[in-house]
Amino acid sequence: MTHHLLDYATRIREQGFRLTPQRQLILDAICEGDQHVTFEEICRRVQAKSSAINQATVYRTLEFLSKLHLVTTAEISGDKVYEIATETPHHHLVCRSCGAVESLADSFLSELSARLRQEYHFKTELSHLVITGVCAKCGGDNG
Amino acid sequence: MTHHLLDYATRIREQGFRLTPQRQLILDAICEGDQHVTFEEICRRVQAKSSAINQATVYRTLEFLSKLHLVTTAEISGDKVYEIATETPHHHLVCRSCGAVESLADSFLSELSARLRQEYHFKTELSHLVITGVCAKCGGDNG
DNA sequence: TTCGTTATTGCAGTTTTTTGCAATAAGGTA
DNA sequence: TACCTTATTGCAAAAAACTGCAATAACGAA
Ligand SMILES: [Mn+2]
Ligand SMILES: [Mn+2]
Ligand SMILES: [Zn+2]
Ligand SMILES: [Zn+2]
Repeated sequence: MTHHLLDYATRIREQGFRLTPQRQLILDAICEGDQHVTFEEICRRVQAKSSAINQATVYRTLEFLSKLHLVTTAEISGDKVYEIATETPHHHLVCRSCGAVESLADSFLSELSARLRQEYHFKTELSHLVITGVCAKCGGDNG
Repeated sequence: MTHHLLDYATRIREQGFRLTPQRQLILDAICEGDQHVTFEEICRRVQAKSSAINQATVYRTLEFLSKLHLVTTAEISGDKVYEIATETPHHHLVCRSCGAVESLADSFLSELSARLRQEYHFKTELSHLVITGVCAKCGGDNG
């Protein structure tokens, strides 16, 4: 279990929203997945537990959870994926050649953030950035 | 005119593909737009010149031009936008609060790139990155 | 615990995006 | 120039994503 139901309940309710069984199931479905989960996977998991949840609800819930920053999303090699948002954000290196997805600590972007703040007075909110390129293994060729 | 037809013709043909009137019109449509153009805008412009171009063709062409790196794309505040790819890439700062879109020189990312290459042997191919945050104007509040 | 307000869901479209396939035409070759 | 190969288009149908609205149910207040 990657998420703590109580926290979520609180964070949802203190904004005037409601914690429904559908939302719980969808949160669970995202947690159970291996890091990044697609819409189809979420639907599959949700329906396995409670068959009668409408897809429209899943679409709306994912958008809702994203807006509340309880879930983070990204497009990785053409697929839109979802993931439970953790305390400290992380990012990814994605290889254009072999598709490998590596994680990158948020600290890697702090210099960039600092500079943007200094030079542009722009306060970055970098969460779940996807950086494409060619990984070590795919190295010299194919580039 | 932001693009040079001859260059495009060459770059398309030397990969074994064909330069069709549809592709020319779509390239023109993207050029005529003000930097970032949406799918609807492209369709509107294209159809103004030659009414009978199928939307499926526009979808397929945009994907085609992206793959050839003749066109670059990004999702800015929920809208997918297209733009002619230039010699040197650029990126954007997008304000979550007021929606302002500012351009960012590629050089801002060279330190990050260098570090990823050193520490991960990962060769970044950063083109048209979108960095969200809060702009100078929107500053302290709303954050 | 009961009630009332209103956020949320399910349903049934509607719109957007993708896809298969036959017809067309780009562009290399003779 | 005429012809051939096959990349590309248009069409129609399918799949995916989004919406409006009436019915439902979460949850704070009494
Ligand atoms: Mn992730
Ligand atoms: Mn741009
Ligand atoms: Zn790789
Ligand atoms: Zn702003």
